[in-house]
Amino acid sequence: MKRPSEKSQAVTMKDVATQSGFSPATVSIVLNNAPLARYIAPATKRRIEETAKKLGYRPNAMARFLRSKRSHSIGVLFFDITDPFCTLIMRGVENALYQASYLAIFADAHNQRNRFERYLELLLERHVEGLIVVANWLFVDIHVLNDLSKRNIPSATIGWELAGDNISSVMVDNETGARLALEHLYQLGHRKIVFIRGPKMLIDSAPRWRGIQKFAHGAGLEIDPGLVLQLPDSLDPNSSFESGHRYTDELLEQKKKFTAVMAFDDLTALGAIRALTKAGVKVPEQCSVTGFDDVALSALAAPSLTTVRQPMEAMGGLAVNIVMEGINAALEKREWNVVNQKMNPELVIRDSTRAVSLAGADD
Amino acid sequence: MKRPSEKSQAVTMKDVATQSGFSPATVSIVLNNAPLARYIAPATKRRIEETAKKLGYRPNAMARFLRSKRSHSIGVLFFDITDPFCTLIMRGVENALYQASYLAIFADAHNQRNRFERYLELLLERHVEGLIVVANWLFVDIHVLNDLSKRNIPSATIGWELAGDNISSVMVDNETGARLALEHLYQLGHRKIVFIRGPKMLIDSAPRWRGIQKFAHGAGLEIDPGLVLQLPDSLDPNSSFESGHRYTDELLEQKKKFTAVMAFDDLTALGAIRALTKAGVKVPEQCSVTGFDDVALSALAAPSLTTVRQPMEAMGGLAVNIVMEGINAALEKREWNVVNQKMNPELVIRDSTRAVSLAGADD
DNA sequence: TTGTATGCGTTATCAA
DNA sequence: TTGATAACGCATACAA
Repeated sequence: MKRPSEKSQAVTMKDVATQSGFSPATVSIVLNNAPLARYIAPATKRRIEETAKKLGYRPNAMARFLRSKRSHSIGVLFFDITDPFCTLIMRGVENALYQASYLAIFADAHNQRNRFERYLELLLERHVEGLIVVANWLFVDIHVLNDLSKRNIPSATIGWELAGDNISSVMVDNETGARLALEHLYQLGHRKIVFIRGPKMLIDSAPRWRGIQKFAHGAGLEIDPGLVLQLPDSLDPNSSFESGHRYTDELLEQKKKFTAVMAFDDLTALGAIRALTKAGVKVPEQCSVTGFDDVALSALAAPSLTTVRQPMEAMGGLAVNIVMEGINAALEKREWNVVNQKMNPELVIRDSTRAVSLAGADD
Repeated sequence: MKRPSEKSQAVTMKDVATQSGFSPATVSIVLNNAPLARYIAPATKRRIEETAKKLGYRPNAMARFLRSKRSHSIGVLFFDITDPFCTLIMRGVENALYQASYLAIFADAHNQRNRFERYLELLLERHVEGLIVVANWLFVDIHVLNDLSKRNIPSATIGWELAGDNISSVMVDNETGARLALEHLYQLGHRKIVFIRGPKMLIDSAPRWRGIQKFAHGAGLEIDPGLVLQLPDSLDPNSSFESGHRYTDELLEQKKKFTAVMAFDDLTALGAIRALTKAGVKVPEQCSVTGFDDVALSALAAPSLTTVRQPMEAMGGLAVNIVMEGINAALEKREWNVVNQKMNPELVIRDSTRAVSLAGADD
C-alpha cells in the first residue's frame, strides 16, 4: 500500500545555489559548462558540482526547453507498428537519436488518418524539433505537409516519398531489388516464373514491377500473363500471407506450370511456400520462392527464405541524420537540402531457391 | 534547397488575447474549459475560440507542463526492442496511452545496463509521470528502484517482477502456461517428451519448469533426464532458434527416442522443427513440437506452431492502467496499491502437434 | 464576468 | 569572477 506520498520535491537549481552559497546564474553556467565557465574559479566550480551531486540535482527539461526553445525530442510516427518492417527501423532510429542525445516520442497511427493527425497535433504541441514518419503507403494529404513546412520542422519519411515535395525521404531502391531477385532466379535457370505483384496502394509495387519488366525485357525472359497476380489492397500488413497462400493454391488447382514464385514481400512468399508445401510441392526442390524485405522471421522460416534485404536499420539511421542536419542547419541559419535517398538492397540467398531441376513442378 | 527559414513564430496565448481583445487569463480559462469558464459570457467564448482557430493557436506543451507540473508523458523503456515479444506489447501500451491522451517516450536499452541508466536519467529529467519497463530478465539493481520510489513515479514492469518490491508488475502465468502445453501433449498420447528449458537468467524459466514438473507428477508422466536440455544464457533474444536447432540435432544424432518436443519459447520450437525437418522427421506426423509466447511468426511458420499465447497487448494495456491509477491516486492524494498481476495464457493449437502415432520417431 | 499579477525552473544579458 | 534581473508561455489566486 502506497502512502499518499509526500513526493520529495525535486531539487532545483535554486536549491543548489543557496546550498553552495552562489547564485543561480553561476550554478547554471557551471553545470552547463557554458562559455562563461572559463572565467569561473575552479574552487567555485568544484563546490557547485559537489553540492549538485550531493543534492541529487537533475535539471528540469521542461523549464530548459521553455527557455531555450529546444525540446531535444523528435516525433516518430508509425502508420502501423505491427508491420514487421518496423522493428529494425525503430532500432536504427533510436540508435542514431541516442548518439545525438535526443529522445523519441513514439506514435502509432494504427493506419487511421484521424489518429495520425491527432498525433501530429500532439507532437507539434510538444515542439518536437523534427519528425520521422514510417509508412509504406499514403493517406496523408497536402495540408498536413503544409503545416510541417510552414513551421519548418525538418521531416523525413521512411518507406514512401512525396513527389516534388519539400519533405525528405528514405526508401529502398525497389527497382534494383526486384531486378536482383529475378536475376537470381533467372541464373538458376527458372523461366516459368509466377509473379505476385504488390497492392496498388503501396508505393513499392510499381517500381518493383518495373524492375521485373526491365530485367525480363533485357534477358529475353517471357512473362506469362497467366502467371502474374496482384495482391489486393489491404490495411493489414500481415494479410499478404493469406493472399500469397490463396493465390498459390489457385495456381496449383489450375494446374499451371511454373518452377518459381517471385513474391512481392516476405509474408507473401511464406504464404506461397505454405501452399506449395501443403500441396506436396517441395521448396526449393520443385519450386523456388523469393521474398522481399528480409523481415526477422525470414531467416527462421523453413525453408529459410531467399529474399531482398532492405537495410532497415540503416534507413532509420539515415532518416535521423537527415532530420538532424535540418535541425542544425536551421540553428546555424544555413541552407539545407531536402534529400530523397534510395538505399541499395541486398540479395540474401537462403534455402528457398535452387537451380531448376529437369523434373519441373507438375502441380 | 531550403531557405534559412524565417520560422513563422509560433502563435501564443498572448496573441490570441490581443487579437480577440481579451486578457490572456480569460483566453486560458476559455481554451482549457477551466472551472471558471462557467462564468464567461458565451459571446466571449465564441470570439476567443474563433480567433484561436483563425490564428492557428496551439498551446505550448512545455510551458504548460512547467506551470502545471504534469508532463502527460510516460517513459517506455525496453531492454531490447528486437525481441519479437515486444511489438504487441508496444501496441498495447500505445493504445492505452492514447485513450488517456498521454504520449510515450520511447527508449531501448540494447540490453546494456549503462544505456538503461542513461535513459532513465533522461526520462526523469523530462519528468515523465510514469514508467513502464519491458524486459524478461533483470540487470537493474536496487538503487535504480530507490530513485523511482523516492521520486514517487508510478512504475510497472512487463515480463519480470522484483520480489517484495514496491514496483508493480505484469507477467504471464508461466506455470499455468507450461502446464497447458504439456497437458495438451499428454492428452495427444505423448509420453517420451523432450523438454528444452529456458536460460537460467530468464525469470520465466523456473516457473515454466515448475509447471512441467507438477503436471508430470500429477499425471504420472515420467521425465527422462536424458531428454531434458537447458538453453544457455544469452543476450540475443533470437539466439534460441540456433540453440533449439542444435540441441535437437544432437538428440537425433544420439538416436534418442521421443515423440514430442516442448520448447521453452517459439524461437526454440522453430529451431527444433527446422532440425527435425532437415533430418527427415516430419512435424507433426512423427514428432510434435510446442512453443511459448505466440510471437507473430508462429502462425506463419510451416507447420504453424502450437504454442502458449501470452496476451501481450493486454499486458501492455494493463501496465498502463496500473501506472495511470498510480498517477491519479497521487494527484488526488489517495493511497494506491502496488499490483503484481499474473495474466492467464491461452493454448493455441495449430499444426505442429498431433496425436502420437503408433510408428514413433525412430530418428 | 473579466483583468492583473505572480511564479513554475531555466538561461542570457548586463552590471558589478 | 560572480550576481541581479528579465523572459520563455502558461495557469491560477486574487482583485475589480
